[in-house]
Amino acid sequence: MLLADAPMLTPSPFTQATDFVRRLQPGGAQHPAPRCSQCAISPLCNPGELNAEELAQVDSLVQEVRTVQRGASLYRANDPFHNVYILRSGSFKTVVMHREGREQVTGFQIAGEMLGLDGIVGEQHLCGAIALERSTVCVIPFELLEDVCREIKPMQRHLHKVMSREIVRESNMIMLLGTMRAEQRVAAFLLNLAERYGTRGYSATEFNMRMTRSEIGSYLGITLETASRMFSRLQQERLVQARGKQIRILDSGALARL
Amino acid sequence: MLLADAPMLTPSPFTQATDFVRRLQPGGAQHPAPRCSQCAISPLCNPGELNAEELAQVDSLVQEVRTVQRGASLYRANDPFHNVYILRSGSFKTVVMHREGREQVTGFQIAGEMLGLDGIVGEQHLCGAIALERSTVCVIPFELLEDVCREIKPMQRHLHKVMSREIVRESNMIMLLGTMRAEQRVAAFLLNLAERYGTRGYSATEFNMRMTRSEIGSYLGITLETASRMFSRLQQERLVQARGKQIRILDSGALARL
DNA sequence: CGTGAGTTTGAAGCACATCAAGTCTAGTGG
DNA sequence: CCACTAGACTTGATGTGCTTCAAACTCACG
Repeated sequence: MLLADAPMLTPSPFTQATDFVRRLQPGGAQHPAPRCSQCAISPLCNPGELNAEELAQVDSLVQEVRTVQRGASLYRANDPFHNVYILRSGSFKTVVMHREGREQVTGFQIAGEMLGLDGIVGEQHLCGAIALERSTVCVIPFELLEDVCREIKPMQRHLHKVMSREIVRESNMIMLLGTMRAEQRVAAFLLNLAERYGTRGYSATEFNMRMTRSEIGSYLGITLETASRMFSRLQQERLVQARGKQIRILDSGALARL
Repeated sequence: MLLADAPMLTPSPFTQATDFVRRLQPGGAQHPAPRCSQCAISPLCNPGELNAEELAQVDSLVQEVRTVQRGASLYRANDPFHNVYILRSGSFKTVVMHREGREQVTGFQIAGEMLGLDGIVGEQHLCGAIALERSTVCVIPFELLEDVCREIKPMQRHLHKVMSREIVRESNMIMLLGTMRAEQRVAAFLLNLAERYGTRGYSATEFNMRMTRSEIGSYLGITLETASRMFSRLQQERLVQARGKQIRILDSGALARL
């Protein structure tokens, strides 16, 4: 009931993200590639120091914008690797299959983030990417991206930063799983989401998570029940307001200090 | 006592690795850069499909071969990022500092593996790299490496594979920390070490670990006591012989099936 | 307004952490 | 070369945070 009398002041990032693709046909899987220069999330996926000619080259990278329905796979484990993807709108989870069919969530991705980098080494994907809501992605053939990176130095550096960022993100995750207790994990998870929303121009204090408790638990290495209990406890401690998937962060300082 | 009557048949990989650098001056920090084409671990760090001219370019990348004494840092967290390093001989751990000075091990590296990729995004290192024994590394200025990767396509692809491999390694680690019990973690750790030694031409069944139980525990997200107990348990189950840091794998199939 | 997936909450059990000896080992100096 | 010592390792006893199992509740959606 806490959030009922305290309605969301800012629209959820994901609502906005959905608006973003409204012009795209509902069921259509493919669309003509739009210009990066006209794309709202371009600052997130371009180096940002390119001249007109270079920009045109970058535009040519995006062969296709694909819509992925909620629950559908962008790619599956063991699929051959050809493309990387940049998330234009919506959100994904990446999962690996455990023995006995149980799935482990290895990451959540939101607008501006890149998917598919795990496929480069073995020339096939090692995890699957599943849309948490109707989402759109730019499809970028990796060979083409490499060609452009050999031509345009800032683009090369940019790709390396994206890959390095992924390495850093994962080592933070290793840190979290190796050293934190359940309550700290959930707090860190919320702060991380908040920060990523913040850099995308959404509210960093109020948002609507698209993932279930079970997916959060899997990601954080705890059970869904423990995840749920930690949300309740953080709420009791007045650090967040949580009503299902609606989250409001009340004291990010205290969350970080846990 | 088990290993007393069953002496190591193959020399430990680390012993060999030490022999490898015997020609280098003991205390000397720097040496003239040797040719990659004459380096024993070249197949591990080169694409392997280069002509003579390209090989010369690759040779020019290695500005220096540095010796790092046991316990010394190759780089520390927050150091500015300029170089990546390829481990010629010896072994390292990468660590991040927890709050209150406790350190968390995020990885172990052996010959042929690359260090320092975490520094690209923020232009400074986020973890520290500490030698577990006297080790030698090739120092490669990252800007130079990027230049060469814009010139030589196979080299570019190779770098991307190295980075992707690091991403995959870390997601496997996330999987391990998120889903496995202590005994499985230790088993997976041993199998992983064994496989890496195997691809380097060392015995994949007998080796000498350079890391302490405390470092292993930190890496695997368990205490040193639990790590020790799991080594004992695996020994009781006749899956390994473990006497301190000497390890012999008796039943890798059963270890994988845990 | 019923249905089922998602969520919350409680009770009991267990795997691992913590605390505490005691033993072993490698490196050091006599 | 061997005794000495500090760090590394093993093992036991006890405590606890999380999992597991179970049941009830919520809410979106037909």
